[in-house]
Amino acid sequence: MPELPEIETIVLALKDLIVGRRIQEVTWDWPKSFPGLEPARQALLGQVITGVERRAKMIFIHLSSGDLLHIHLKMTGQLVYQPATREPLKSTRVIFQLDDGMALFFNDTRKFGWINLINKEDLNQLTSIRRLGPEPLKVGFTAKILEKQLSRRPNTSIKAALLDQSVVAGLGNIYCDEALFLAGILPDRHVNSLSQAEVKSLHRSIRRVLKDSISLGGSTRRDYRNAKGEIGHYLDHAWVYNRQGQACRKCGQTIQKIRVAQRGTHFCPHCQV
DNA sequence: CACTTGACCTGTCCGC
DNA sequence: TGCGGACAGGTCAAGT
Repeated sequence: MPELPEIETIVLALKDLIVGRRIQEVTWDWPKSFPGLEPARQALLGQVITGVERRAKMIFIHLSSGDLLHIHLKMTGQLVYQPATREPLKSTRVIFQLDDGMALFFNDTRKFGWINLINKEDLNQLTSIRRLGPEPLKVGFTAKILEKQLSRRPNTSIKAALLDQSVVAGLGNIYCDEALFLAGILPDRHVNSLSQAEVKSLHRSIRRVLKDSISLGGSTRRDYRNAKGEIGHYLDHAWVYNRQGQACRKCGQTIQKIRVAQRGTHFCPHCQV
């Protein structure tokens, strides 16, 4: 599901909803969703949640012990704060009971997502985190930085490069297509064919689509829900994603769908060159 | 090293 | 209705 705007939406809400709450119980039905939960359970019970953060597409829930829950929702994961009495879904993998009568439900139909309990000190050692590229919405993320990051993948398609989390952190299939449309760049162009002006335009477009999506609560194609279980509305306004066969919102030409970097890829053959 | 291809899973949709 | 195949917000390990 979730790319940067969806994770950001979840995290912003969870900060209000669960910080200060104490974890009273943890139950689960699919061990791979929380490897090592059996031993971790004792370390979790009684812990107070002290903060919630996002990095790339990952969620960190800080605990009073100094440990933290490291969460990746992958394609279909949800993290929903609901009354503890709510019936679990068929896809519910882990439930954290909190001290306010509510619970955090980790739902994940496809079981790709995961939760790990890790010590704060060990976090930055993880290669999956150390290799992450810059956060595109931070002030330090300039067109120059994007150009430098892209130069590490000169000979691949711009789409494959943008999907690479070590180039830019947080973009996924939806927002790559959207940003490339706004920048007027065809997704299968090779990185080393881009002009400096195109990279600059791409930089602006990436920031714009991410901000626009956050303001609309992210994208729900099927599974995505925010922390209150609600859908996001960006796809009602999307430029190209999932709009194959429909008219381009800028020029009226028919949006096309092809495969680039093994992913469904949407573009306008007139607006993008 | 740079890049591409399977694997991890379940559910839905489309064509026959 | 049923069945096979393609496809779906992601990321690794293993290939070439």
